[in-house]
Amino acid sequence: MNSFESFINKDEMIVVGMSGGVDSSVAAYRLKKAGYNVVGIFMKNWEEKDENGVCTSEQDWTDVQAVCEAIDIPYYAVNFAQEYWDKVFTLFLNEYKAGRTPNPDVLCNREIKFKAFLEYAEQLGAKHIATGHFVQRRDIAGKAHLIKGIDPNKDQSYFLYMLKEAQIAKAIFPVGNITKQEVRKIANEIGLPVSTKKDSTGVCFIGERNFKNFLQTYLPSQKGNICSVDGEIVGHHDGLMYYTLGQRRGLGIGGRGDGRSWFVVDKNLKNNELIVAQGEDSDLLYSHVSNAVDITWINEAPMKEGENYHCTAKYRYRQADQEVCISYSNGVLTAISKEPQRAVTPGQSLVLYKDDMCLGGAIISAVQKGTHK
RNA sequence: UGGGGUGUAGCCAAGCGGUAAGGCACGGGACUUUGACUCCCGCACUCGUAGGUUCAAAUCCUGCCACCCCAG
Repeated sequence: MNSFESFINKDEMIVVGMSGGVDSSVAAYRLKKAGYNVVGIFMKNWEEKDENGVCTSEQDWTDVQAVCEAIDIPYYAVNFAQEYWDKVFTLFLNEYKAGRTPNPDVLCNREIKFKAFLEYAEQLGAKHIATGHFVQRRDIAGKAHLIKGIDPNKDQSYFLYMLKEAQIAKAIFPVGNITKQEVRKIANEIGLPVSTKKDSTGVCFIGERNFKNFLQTYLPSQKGNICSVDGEIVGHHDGLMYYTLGQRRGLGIGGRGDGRSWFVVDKNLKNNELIVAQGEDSDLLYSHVSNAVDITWINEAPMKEGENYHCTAKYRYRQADQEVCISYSNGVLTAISKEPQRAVTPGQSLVLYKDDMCLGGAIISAVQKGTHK
């Protein structure tokens, strides 16, 4: 494994994308400590305030300034709100309108952090950017590869699978080879003001929201029926796009049938019906075979069109690696998993791995329900 | 109008004289750079209503009300 120091020259300027959190702060500190010419840049990509009228990016910017003062590096702020809206959020909304469940953060990384931001850094004269992602880079025969973070509990390669080799080659990940615990420890030892700051969650740059309320401000609703698999009307929904497959809460169905919980297993856009099944073990919640499109290989594909390839995959962030057999033809990837997968959802990302290396991934487009292969 | 049955939280539902199980839903929290899932906590000073018996009643008795079923 290369340490991040092997990628760069000491006199080279490195621009660090700083969020105001501990990870990117420690990333900047580690580069600075190693003797590099480090510049911190804070991105503001979302203008809207949250439902409480709070703009969390204000506090984050304040934190970035405090951290940069503490580790003694220059800092700036840039605004990619327009790019974020055009390249990420618009697609995000369109996916929801089409009945799918998109993952905006994988797009954000491809379009904003490792494109708009990268280009901006290059204009400043930097040859590399650095982020606080828990991932590693390994160069093999002159090609950069995306490797999982050392900390198995914090690995974020899932969110970066859409990057191409050229983008990864210009990136440095200073905290990918240490654990979250070590990051906190370092932050604490050097007295960073954000050493105990809670990790941020929610859509990147937008933050934690009541997701249904958030979507309702951007997507018109069309109320309809919630139907059981047998076609019985068991409730009412506020708009198909406000629900996702596998979802349990928010359905308001209680006291029916055998008393167990109900889960979303499908959406019928034509009839504007949300299809639900009772019981967490419903066959319709599971599948072995799924298709995915918009295939991305970080480097070259591991097999030719039509051939089978055995590797592992994650159907969602933080899921343990799942054994799969994949193949692709005419731009459509087919993945057959050894174990049944729960609530595989169109619009979400299927990310592929060979051991610790992220190969790439694709957007789930169709799922063959049921536990029989 | 006779005869029978049932009325316990938003829903389903235990309890059958000793001081209100459980599930679902819902709310809050934890987890989490997507959406979800999961986990934890909370959730009827009160049992249709008005009286009565009793040391003690959701549980027994009586009236009333509501709904359901069978007669007509």
